[in-house]
Amino acid sequence: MGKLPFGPVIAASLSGPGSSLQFADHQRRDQPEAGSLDAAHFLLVVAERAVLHSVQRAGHRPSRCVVLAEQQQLLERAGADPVKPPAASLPPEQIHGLLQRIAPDLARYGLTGVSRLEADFAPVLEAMEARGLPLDVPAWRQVLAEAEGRAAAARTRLGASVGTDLTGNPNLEPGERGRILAWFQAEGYPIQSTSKHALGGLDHPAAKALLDWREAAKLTSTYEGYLDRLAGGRIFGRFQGLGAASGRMSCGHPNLQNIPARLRPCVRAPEGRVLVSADYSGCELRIVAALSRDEALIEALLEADFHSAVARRLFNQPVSKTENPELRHQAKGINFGLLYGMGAKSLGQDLGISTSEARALMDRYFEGFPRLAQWRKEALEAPKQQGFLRTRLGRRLAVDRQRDIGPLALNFPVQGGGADLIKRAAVRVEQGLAKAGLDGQLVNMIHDELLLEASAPDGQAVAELVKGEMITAGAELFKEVPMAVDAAVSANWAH
DNA sequence: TGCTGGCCGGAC
DNA sequence: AAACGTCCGGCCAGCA
Repeated sequence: MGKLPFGPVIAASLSGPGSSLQFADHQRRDQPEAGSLDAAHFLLVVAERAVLHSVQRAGHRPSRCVVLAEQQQLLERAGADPVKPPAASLPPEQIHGLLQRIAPDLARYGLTGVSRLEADFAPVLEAMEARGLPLDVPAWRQVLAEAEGRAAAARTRLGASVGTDLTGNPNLEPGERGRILAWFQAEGYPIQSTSKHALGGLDHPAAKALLDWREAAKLTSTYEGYLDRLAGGRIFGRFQGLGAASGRMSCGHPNLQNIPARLRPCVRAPEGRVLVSADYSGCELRIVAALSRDEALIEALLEADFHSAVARRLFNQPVSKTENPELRHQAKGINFGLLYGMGAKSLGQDLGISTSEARALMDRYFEGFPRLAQWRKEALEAPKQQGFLRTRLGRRLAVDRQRDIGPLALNFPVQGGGADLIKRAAVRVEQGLAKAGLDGQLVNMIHDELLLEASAPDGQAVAELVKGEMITAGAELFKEVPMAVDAAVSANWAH
């Protein structure tokens, strides 16, 4: 496993003496640069230097500001000489020292908890990034080769359906969205887009061929390139600890967080080692339940099949995966929509029912979970007064009071809370493994899942430790609802 | 040629 | 009253 050229960096670039800034929160890129930032009285906490610069260009001089620059960002910013690290690295203790110096400000803004978390998490993430993900290259190639075959076959079928030119190519190339849309409309199909949803509703061989082609071509076009980035059989992504406005991480070059299910089994531990995958089951729903303290919701979450339990409460009928499954399906639709601040219109489209039916369903749902309904009301009101959103830990996101932020106000505390949770869990796992002396290391994180590589003999113990720490992290942050974790030990990344 | 925005789809 | 969240990346189309 390679070593990165330098460690976690605290970039403290501020004008004036005594300006030391470090760490944490996130400013949305699409936020207005001025207006929401009241310079003198605002502790500016940014993820990227670029944001800070734009703020300064706008004439703001925050008295305190904090930037957590990750090493890859710094490499990119170094521009002409990307090898030379632009700043000295700081060990974790010094991060905490810096945090202590600005502790009064952090406390004043209620940022003590997140700042600690992000500071603890930064070195964990960096170590993970440096390890990379072990790939079974022949298996990966094999999946792509099969996809290539499917793409070619689908293209042939498309040609058979829409006709071919002199060279045998389809008259309608699968990438031409505009022409595809026009072609189907001319055929009398009233579609508005060429999305999977629209095309999937069509009973036409050309539509089927197009969808098959797209699915297969996506695999080959996107994931062939991963093999060019291999080093020692491992693939290295660049993680941004605060990549998303919600506080979630992001990953790119390449993205290791959206590897499709059919390629995940090709992520494989080297000989003599195993992969340990552990994911929270339904963690965002549990967070909603914890935040709202809705007894009925909590009760349903304690049952074996949550969606069925909700459906039984909604419809007063026996429901399981086999009995009245359509009711379970409806309950599941609302349960997820809930997390995104979905409206009746979208829910109806999702479930294939009318908007008014969907509205009635939602009304009934909130009657069954009254404290949940109350929490939503409060969640929608708070940012209008305060101008920002918060997670329970204190992570905050500035919002524009003028704009309608409905769905965001409902989603941020949940998605952001999930980010707090997994980061806390990762820190606990790292500490727990060190203390137990087990051979296990984080190699990937995907929002509610931890992926570790371990020695084969330690695999089972690592899995149990990880599961325990994830549950404990849940108890720390969301004590109202126990978290559930599924953990598995396997040679490859499988679910 | 390179950039950008829109569309589309993978993950959660 | 109404409100579908967060990313990354590939391809196409339009523009300079």
